[in-house]
Amino acid sequence: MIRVVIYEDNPQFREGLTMLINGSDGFSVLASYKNCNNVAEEVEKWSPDVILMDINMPGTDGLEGLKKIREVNAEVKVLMLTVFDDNKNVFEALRNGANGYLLKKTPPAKLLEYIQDATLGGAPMTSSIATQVLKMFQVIPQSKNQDYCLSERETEVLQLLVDGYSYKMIASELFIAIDTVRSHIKKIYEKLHVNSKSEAVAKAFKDKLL
Amino acid sequence: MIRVVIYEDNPQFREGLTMLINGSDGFSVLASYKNCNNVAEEVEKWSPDVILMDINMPGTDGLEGLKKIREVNAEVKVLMLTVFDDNKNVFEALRNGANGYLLKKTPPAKLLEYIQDATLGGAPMTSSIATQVLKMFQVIPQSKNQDYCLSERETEVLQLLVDGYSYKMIASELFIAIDTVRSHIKKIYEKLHVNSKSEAVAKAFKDKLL
DNA sequence: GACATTTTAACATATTTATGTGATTTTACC
DNA sequence: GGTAAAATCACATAAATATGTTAAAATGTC
Repeated sequence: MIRVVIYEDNPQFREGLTMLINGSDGFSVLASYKNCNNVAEEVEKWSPDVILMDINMPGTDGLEGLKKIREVNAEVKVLMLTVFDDNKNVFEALRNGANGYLLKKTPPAKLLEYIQDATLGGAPMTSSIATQVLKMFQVIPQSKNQDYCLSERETEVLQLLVDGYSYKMIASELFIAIDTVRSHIKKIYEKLHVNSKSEAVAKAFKDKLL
Repeated sequence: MIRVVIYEDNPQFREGLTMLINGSDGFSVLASYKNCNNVAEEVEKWSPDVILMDINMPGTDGLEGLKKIREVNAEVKVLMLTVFDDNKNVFEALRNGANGYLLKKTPPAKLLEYIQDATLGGAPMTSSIATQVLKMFQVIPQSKNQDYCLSERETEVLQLLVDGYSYKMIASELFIAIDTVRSHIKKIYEKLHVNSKSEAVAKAFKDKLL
């Protein structure tokens, strides 16, 4: 028996969900609430298998609710419900430990399937949500790993610069003379087209050189 | 009619897939290949709606194949097929523009559904794949936006430091005396607990202060 | 062995940065 | 009107950095 708690402000949708789930073999709704104001205690009280969580609710919204749940319970599966596949919220929810992300227009049969998926360790999401997720992947790490052809030693020195070392400290760290450090750094500046330590550090971060 | 091309080295699975798809209303297999060695030409020749792409193949593997496809065609939907939900490959494939990621053990009915999903702009993935994806999200960007309470002016100065400005340049940029710049920077260092320009710049990046 | 690249190092010097101490003015808030 | 925080500026000095020139080993490649 999969035990479910629902958070959803719209009374009709809340009732509809409850009837759907209670009317299905192997599913049971323990409770349903119209906001997340007391979500921590409620989750502790019922310790459900799955929580269906609307994103847009008055008072404490779904994202806040999710965070509160994760503070007290890392196990319960939380499926976010939303009307639109809104990029920003999807990202925030997934980062905060949501187990899945569904559109409200998901057909009832699918919805039950998704809930079961979640209890089995899956991360159900509608394919339009998945599209959002994929787009984020393609945007984030465009590692235009421009190659400046830093030598091994130069990379090492740059790393130490980034870590806040002075020339003197680098020299003693690498067991070389400070003038050698200067040499390396001069070369690094040439290769990176910069002319100060902080610019080199900034470039190292921007271009993900390390 | 959804027109499909298949890349899969295992003859049995390739035949099985072909029969399944050809035997279903609204689907048709244009061609199937056992490797990606000539994927670019083949895709141009057939211009299918969907490509089913095995990950593990001798010769050019699925990831390489995907890259080659995306060099010549951004439109065709590519669904990756894999035996295991192997973290690393999932990430690489999604970054390189795969439209979905399916396990080979996906039931036939689901598979057809997923193919259709893809043509409609969705990004189908099995829930166990989605789990992998979600885990990646939770690891990557834990922006512990620590607040150092930098004033507006201080933030401005820090931004210029990050952009590689010297004290003199900052002074002239902000129309203030260089000694004032020093004052601000001293305060910034206190607040960030650093004592050099490059450390401040590094911290600005690490803590995403700007 | 000849060649290129990398790593090492020294010397000199101008500029920039870090740090200290102190002070005045502006701004916002109770 | 008093107070606190922020922003402004000055003077001084030690330390660190940037830049130039030059060159000897070490390393790897053809």
